[in-house]
Amino acid sequence: MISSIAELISDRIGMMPAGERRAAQTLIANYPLIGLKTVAEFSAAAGVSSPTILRFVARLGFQNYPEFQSALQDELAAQLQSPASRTLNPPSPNGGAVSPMLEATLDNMRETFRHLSDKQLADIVAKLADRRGKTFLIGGRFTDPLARYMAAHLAIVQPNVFHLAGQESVWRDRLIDMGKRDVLVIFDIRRYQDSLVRFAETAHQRGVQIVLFTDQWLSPIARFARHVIAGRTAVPSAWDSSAALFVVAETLIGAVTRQLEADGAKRIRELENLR
Amino acid sequence: MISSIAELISDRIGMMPAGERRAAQTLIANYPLIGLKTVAEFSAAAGVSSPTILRFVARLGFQNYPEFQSALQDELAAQLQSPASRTLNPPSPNGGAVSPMLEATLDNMRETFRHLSDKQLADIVAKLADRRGKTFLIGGRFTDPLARYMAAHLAIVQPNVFHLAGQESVWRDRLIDMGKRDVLVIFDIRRYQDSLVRFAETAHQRGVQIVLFTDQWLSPIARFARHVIAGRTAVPSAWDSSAALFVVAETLIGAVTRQLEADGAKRIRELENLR
DNA sequence: CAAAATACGTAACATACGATACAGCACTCC
DNA sequence: GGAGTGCTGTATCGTATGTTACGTATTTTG
Repeated sequence: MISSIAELISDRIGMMPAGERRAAQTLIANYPLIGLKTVAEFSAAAGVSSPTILRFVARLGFQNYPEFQSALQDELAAQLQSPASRTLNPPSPNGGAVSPMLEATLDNMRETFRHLSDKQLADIVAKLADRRGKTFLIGGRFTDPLARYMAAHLAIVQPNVFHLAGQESVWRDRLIDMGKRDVLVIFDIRRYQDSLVRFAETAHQRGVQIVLFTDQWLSPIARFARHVIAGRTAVPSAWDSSAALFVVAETLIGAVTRQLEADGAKRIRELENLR
Repeated sequence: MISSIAELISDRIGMMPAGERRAAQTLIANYPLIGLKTVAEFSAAAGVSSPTILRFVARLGFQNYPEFQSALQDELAAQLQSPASRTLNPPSPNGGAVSPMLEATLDNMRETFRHLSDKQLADIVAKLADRRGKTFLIGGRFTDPLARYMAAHLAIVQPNVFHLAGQESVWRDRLIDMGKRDVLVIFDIRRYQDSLVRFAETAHQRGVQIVLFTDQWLSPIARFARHVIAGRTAVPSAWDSSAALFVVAETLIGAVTRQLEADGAKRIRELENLR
């Protein structure tokens, strides 16, 4: 049963030629507003010609463009009249396999943040934004990309941010640069990696403050960590989900950036000039 | 402060003559859809003549009717993009600074998945799980970690998965290994990177099927992409959020794994033995 | 109550919009 | 490798749409 035009499109997008598919994609991406504009604007946004747009709507089964627009408007009207249906019960075109995964992920995030106090986050932000020391980031097998992601952003708003990559022996040697004023951000979810635990322990002994991103069962590194962020990771999949930790990381990135706004802005401007 | 057109109307409806007032009332009653239709339809619905409608929009301060319609559309676009503002205050326990960020992120995910059909995901999964070809992954400055994350997982359940890292010249040379049966997964959100666009174009010319993760404004790479995933990225922060794309990536990882379960399980067992 | 001013609709106009015909091009299949 | 098919963009056309001018009706004011 096809009720919305969006469904209709995704149903037939497979059988469309390249140009019309691009039209379909831009419409889905800016649904449905692009479709309410003129053919010329639509075609420009999609990067195709006007006739391609018209052929596209014809393929969807509409006699002409105005008829297509009317259908979009009717759909919008229905949506606007029952705002509840959009938030609760997403009339998800996806009754299928993705929905439980998404729902679980959203729950994980809410739960993760529920156990996270503002104070805790503020403390971590203050520490990360304190530029008297260096910041090191490292992750495990699957979580190292999160460390990279965070490092890529932090390195822009402040100096002395280092992502520890490559072979174990390489980053182990970097311990020599770490001291009391420095921060080490570690991502470690199960199955926890011995190498990371040993690394954390040594860093801890050197007085480095450790911020740990882990799952709800807590990596053994939590023993040595000054701050522990425990994210929910359970989803209906063969793998654990790092999405909640990812969002926490983004939140911290945003907060640190805001904290350093004054100096950060200047720094960002300098960086722009360097290009 | 008057922000919406509806407010503007109720502000000035008092000083309007009878006919224009009827126009105003019908617009408010069917807000804003009547305003998106033609002058003739609007006038018929209000029971007045076309010129009255035009005088009405002129009194609101618009130069002409299309300008008025554009304003309505912009307003609608803003509403549709942040459904949060329409749900009444979620009872967030954390009243603090993190909450808006989290709420925006959750909305982004819901919106992103709302525009994603099962069929589209299934097509991508089928392509990624098709082991007759190779899978390459690459990302932009901030999104490359997502490519890494996805590669790390996919590489476990199937052979011939490669993350393209390092200098541009290095991965550009890998093009020689790519052909019609291969898939290239690209992450590119604004500001879009020229090097990636060029890379995608060349790959496309070689017949490589491209799966693009981008933001709602669509990277120029969408031109060449077989599948486009447009994630919402807007959050109250100095940075864009890649969290929605991250969740889509995890969803795909899970689905591909399930698809390959039979062979994958055997493969995972072998990997375990190798340690 | 009369005269002026304002509001409204009818009808003619110009523009911009959607529609169509056609030619060039790429790809496929024999 | 060549004929054929199908897709796409350019250019042109007809028309629906917004706009304006003007005459009539209605209200307002002295």
